[in-house]
Amino acid sequence: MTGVRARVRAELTAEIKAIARRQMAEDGPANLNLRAIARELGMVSSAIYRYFASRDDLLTALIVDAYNALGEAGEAADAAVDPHEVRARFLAVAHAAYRWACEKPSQYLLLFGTPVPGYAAPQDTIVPATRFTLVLLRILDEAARQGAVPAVRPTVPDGVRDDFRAMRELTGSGADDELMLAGMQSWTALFGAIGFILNGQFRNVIGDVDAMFVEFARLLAGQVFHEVDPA
Amino acid sequence: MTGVRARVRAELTAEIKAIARRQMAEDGPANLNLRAIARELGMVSSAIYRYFASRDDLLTALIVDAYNALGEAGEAADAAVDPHEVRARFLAVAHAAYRWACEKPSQYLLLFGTPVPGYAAPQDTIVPATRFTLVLLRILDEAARQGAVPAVRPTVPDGVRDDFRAMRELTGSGADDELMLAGMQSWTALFGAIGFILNGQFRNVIGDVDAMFVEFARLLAGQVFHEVDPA
DNA sequence: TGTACATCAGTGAACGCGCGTTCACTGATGTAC
DNA sequence: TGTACATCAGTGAACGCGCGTTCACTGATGTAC
Repeated sequence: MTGVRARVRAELTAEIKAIARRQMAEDGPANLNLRAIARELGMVSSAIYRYFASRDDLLTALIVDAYNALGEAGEAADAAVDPHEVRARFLAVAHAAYRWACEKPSQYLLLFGTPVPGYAAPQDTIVPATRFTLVLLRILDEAARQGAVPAVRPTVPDGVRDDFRAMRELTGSGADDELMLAGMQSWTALFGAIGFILNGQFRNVIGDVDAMFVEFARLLAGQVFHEVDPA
Repeated sequence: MTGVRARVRAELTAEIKAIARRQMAEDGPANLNLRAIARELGMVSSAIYRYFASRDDLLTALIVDAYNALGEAGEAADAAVDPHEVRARFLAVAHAAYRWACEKPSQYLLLFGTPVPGYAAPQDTIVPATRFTLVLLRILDEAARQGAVPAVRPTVPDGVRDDFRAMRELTGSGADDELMLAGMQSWTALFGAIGFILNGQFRNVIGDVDAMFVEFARLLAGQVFHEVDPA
């Protein structure tokens, strides 16, 4: 039975992360607190170091988990829609992000909020970080195949053209520069809106922020995929 | 000379805020630190309490100042453009916000980043907070007068219609619901983009973020003020 | 113009609190022969 | 199958640090007569 200790270890590791998530939900991501976690586990604070080498290590694990959860939510939402319906796919993915963010605001802010002071994200976070974005890129790809044109045609600056070329090579995307820029803009607007809603920026201004987000997403979909001819 | 003590007091109050801003620029807005400020002033930490009743009071003063500075930057940029040229006005204001944010990232994040944990903004911040937004609303107003129509026509949810009506009454704006919603979306997208750029969300993805922002702003202007007939 | 009093800025010590991390240790669980 | 040894989880005490805030105080600056 080589697995007993290993299984207990895995369970405790998961429990530490779960408690950390719960505490972040109460005090904000910046207030991740090893001693408080240990207290809640009924352990002495130094015991945490058997599971994570440092506070930053735990933070990294939480960030990676969050990126993966968001990415998975996006992938699942995308997979549930007819692959040719690019607008529907965009909306499904946008709402999946919004729903996930509303359910787990602290985890969303851990990824897209003000960076935790003193924390520098290591390499391990890069791949999971792109997971959600890749879903959007695949939708852009299909849209390009259908000859989609943004409602307002952007002029893509030269420097950005190079960046887009690199992204295309990395991801195998076939979207042209204009669609890429419009898509990137929509991505930013989407996450900007989610962040503002979570941070209460619309408090005392807009009552039904959910309804507003729905309309924001529709606007964005219309702007990116203005002319589309599904096969 | 009743004013000597008062003037010294005003100067020291300003100096405290200046040091606080400088330290926030280094350690992030959440790490505002009364003792460090006192140390830098060569005072004992309790002396700060002659000028601000608490850490939260100092934070509030900084937030109010920042909102006013951003608002002023927006107003100045708007005033420098022909009032009938709504697109040019929008672009001028957008770039003013971007420039201000790049020059004072910590102050921008103080306003639009993740809220400082444990801090609740008091009433005093409400009026300054709307100052920049009012500039955008006045542009929308002029655009409405010129019969502007968004590139993608939004459907405005009922609940949001009520909120817009209240905003119109408060601000005397004459923009219709569709324009309001498109404007609000552009506002969110603008600030979302700025926040993401400041937080380094595009690091290793886009090299020339300045150029990208310029194009984002143009896209947004085109989306909100699609059909405009200047008088 | 001079004096008595009130106001106020700044001091220094203390309170109570909590954090991340290290280290030598004990005792239980696993492994190899 | 049993025993000797190695691995590992968790302990408890300590280090070094820093924070916001309170309070009784001193001494200088302003005010009123």
